[in-house]
Parts: sequence; C-alpha cells; structure tokens
Amino acid sequence: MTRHAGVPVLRLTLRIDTENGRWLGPGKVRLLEAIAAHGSIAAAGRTMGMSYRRAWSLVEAIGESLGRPVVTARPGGAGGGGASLTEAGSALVDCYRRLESDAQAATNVTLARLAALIAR
Amino acid sequence: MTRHAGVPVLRLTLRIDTENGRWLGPGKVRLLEAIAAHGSIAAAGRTMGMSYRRAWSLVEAIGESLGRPVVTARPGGAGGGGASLTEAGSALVDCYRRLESDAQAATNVTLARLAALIAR
DNA sequence: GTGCGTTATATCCGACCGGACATAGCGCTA
DNA sequence: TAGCGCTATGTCCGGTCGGATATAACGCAC
Repeated sequence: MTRHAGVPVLRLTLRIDTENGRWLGPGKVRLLEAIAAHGSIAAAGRTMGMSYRRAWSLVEAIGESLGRPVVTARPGGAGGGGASLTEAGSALVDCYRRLESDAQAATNVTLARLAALIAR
Repeated sequence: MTRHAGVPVLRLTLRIDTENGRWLGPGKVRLLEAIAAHGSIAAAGRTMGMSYRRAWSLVEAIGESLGRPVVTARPGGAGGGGASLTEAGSALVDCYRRLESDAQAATNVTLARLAALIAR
C-alpha cells in the first residue's frame, strides 16, 4: 500500500439507502464483523470504542433496515452469554464487502484523477 | 425505471473521505450543481431548501476538502451578484458523477442480491 | 445458591449541528 | 443617489444524537 509522493489518499465508502429512510454504511458493517469475531455485542462495542447501548441500538437499526434480525443473542450462560450473526446478518456483510471491492475496482482510475485535483 | 413486484429499491451513494477527516458526499455535489445551474449560492440554497448560511458553509467545507476554492463569487452588480464554479469545482462534480455511474454499473448485480435479502 | 458477564431497556445530560436571525459591504440599475 | 439582491460572517437557540449511568433478567461455573 505505497503511495506516490504528494498524492493524497482518498478512501471510497459506500452507503446503501433503503426505501424507508434507513441506511447501511461502513460503521455498521464493521460492527457486525466485530460481533462475529468476538462473539458478543458488548465485546464488539468495547473494541470499537462505543458503549454497549450504542452498539445494541445500531444492531437494532440494522435489523429494522433489513426487516429481519441480524444477530441472535443469548443472555446468561458461560461467559455471561453472547451473540452471533444470523444467516441474513453474515450474508449482509458479505454483500457489502463485495459491493465495496467491486466499486473500488471499477472506480480506482477515476479516483486517482480526483486525487490529482486536490491541492498539495 | 420499473421495479419487480415486492423487490425493494436500494440506492447506492458514494462518499469520498480525504486524509484530513473531511469528506464529500452526494449532498455537496448536488449543491455545486445547483450553483452552476442557478448562478448563485443563494438561489441554489433556496431550491435545495437550505439557508444561505448553510449553503455557503458547505461550499467553504468543500473548498477546504479540495485545498482550493470551488466557486468564484462576486457580490454586488446585476442581480446583486452571483457565483459560479471554478474549473476545479466543475471537475470535482464531473469526477464524482463518473465515480457514481462506474460504481453503479459495477455493483448492480450484487446490489440486486442484497435487495433480495430484505424482508418484504 | 452466589457470583459473574452479558443481554435488554429506561432515563438524564452534554455536545454538536443546523436553522433562524442579524449585520455589513458590494456593485449594478433605475 | 437610493435601492436591490447577493456575498460574507457573527450569534443564539432548539432538536437530536451519543455517552453515562442504573436496573432487571438470564444461565452457566464454582
């Protein structure tokens, strides 16, 4: 990931807007990935520097965007419980990441042209 | 622009993040286009339902993202003055719209797969 | 059965953002 | 020269969002 001297790096992020005014962006996707990686909403929130309250409400919002839950959570038990992605949840992450890489590949030349516009 | 029965429409929006924490999204680009179309920041703001104050500060923010001004404005004169895009400003709009169409073309099949995930 | 960490939810508060309003300067036009 | 509309900028206020905190329930481990 080297960069040419003086040419600024531009990062392209995608946001998917649904009909009902909700949307999905990179933050929510990263949260889902962290939940999958750590096995709990609380641990995912901690690693991303957000409160459990916020992490939970984001998960809620994603579920409402999709019309179905994206995580299954269980309180109590070993380690206090935990959470993992539903099939729809991990499919959502996969779709988003594929969208991202496809878009990146299709736009990198124009993105470089845009980067050249920026004063340095 | 027909849609299959029951399949929700997803809109893909791009956001370009620069190194200094600033970014450019569809709202700012539409504002620039409105300025080009109407010949003034004030008129552009009115057609987009925002105050002159806000329109002007957005223009300012875009300029700081790019490191150079995106509009040239002149107070006084016929009609009170006006504003138009600089060369960098219209190049920015062109780049963004091209990014958008390229990304749209490259992702529409995956986007359809994502749309199928959404409960109806 | 006590303890622990997590889920789930309510409430309160401060920070931030945008909207509303105010003001000053500018230059053509009538 | 008076007026108009736009640029440019400051200030204040209210709504919204996130952070902090509190509480209850749950179920395994010890």
